[in-house]
Amino acid sequence: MKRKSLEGNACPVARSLDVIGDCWSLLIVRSAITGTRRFTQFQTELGIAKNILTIRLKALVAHNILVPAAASDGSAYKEYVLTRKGKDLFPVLVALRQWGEVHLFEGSAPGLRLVEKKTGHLVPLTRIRSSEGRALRPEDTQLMKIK
Amino acid sequence: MKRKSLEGNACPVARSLDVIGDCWSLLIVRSAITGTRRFTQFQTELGIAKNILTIRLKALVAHNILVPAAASDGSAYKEYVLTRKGKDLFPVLVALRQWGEVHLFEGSAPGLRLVEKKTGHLVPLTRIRSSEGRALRPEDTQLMKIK
DNA sequence: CCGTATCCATTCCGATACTG
DNA sequence: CAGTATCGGAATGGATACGG
Repeated sequence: MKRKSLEGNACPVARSLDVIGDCWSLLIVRSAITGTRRFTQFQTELGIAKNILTIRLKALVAHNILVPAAASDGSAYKEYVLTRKGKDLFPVLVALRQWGEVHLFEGSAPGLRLVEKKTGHLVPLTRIRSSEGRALRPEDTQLMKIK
Repeated sequence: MKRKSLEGNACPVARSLDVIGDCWSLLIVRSAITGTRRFTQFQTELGIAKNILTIRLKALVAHNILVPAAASDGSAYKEYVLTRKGKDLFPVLVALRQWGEVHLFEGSAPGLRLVEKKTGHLVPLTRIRSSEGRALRPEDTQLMKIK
């Protein structure tokens, strides 16, 4: 039977996962955020098969996360650049990165760290914080019905 | 051919996606964060098939994101409670929720909003901010090699 | 260099029926 | 209530060959 679409789901989390909930989409966005723009660049960086990459890129373009553009160096090929919607996925990637660094590296440290350009902080990672500056935790929030 | 495992990948984002990069895992964690603990509760809330739920719960337990515990009400059944590792996925869910609310609801507003318990802020959503209090954006950061 | 087209294996997911 | 067992369909992903 057909896989259930979460597109019309009331939960924003479900809808998001419906769009970028597969293995490759977020990794492609991550590469794009760090400057990758060309097909082969994505392909070699991620080690993804070309046909899969084609499909994923098309889906991301269809969802308006990437936009095809003329090559900046004058060559005849396309480039893929992030839209605002695509850039807005950045916090998701930061959150995933943090979680992975804290919980998925037993002993072996990751080779890259994300630092704030402005401050250049040497802290392991820019931390996601609530408006008070404390780390955001489940206990800080509650789910309220609005009307 | 076998799906490529990202388990040993150097990128924390890739490793995270390898663990919780499927459709259901994060939705189960989201339910768990809002208080769901029982098998059938998960099943009816999410509309997931029981066999799939079984598989996903087992995987989450294997990854130490959930832990089986004796039922709190004295009944003979198990409950699934979040570990610290599981709770730490909260920022990921908040980020996904925010992105979904901003970009995936054309006209139709979501029925729930997340507010800070302490302040009870009526703002649309607790926003993810960098340490300066501004919304975190790609331009605020850079990737640095450490050694 | 940038894809597209096939082919194939694996995995995922849903429905249903069944057990204690 | 909490699963397990089985089935089939669909989607995913990889390898490779091919064309602009």
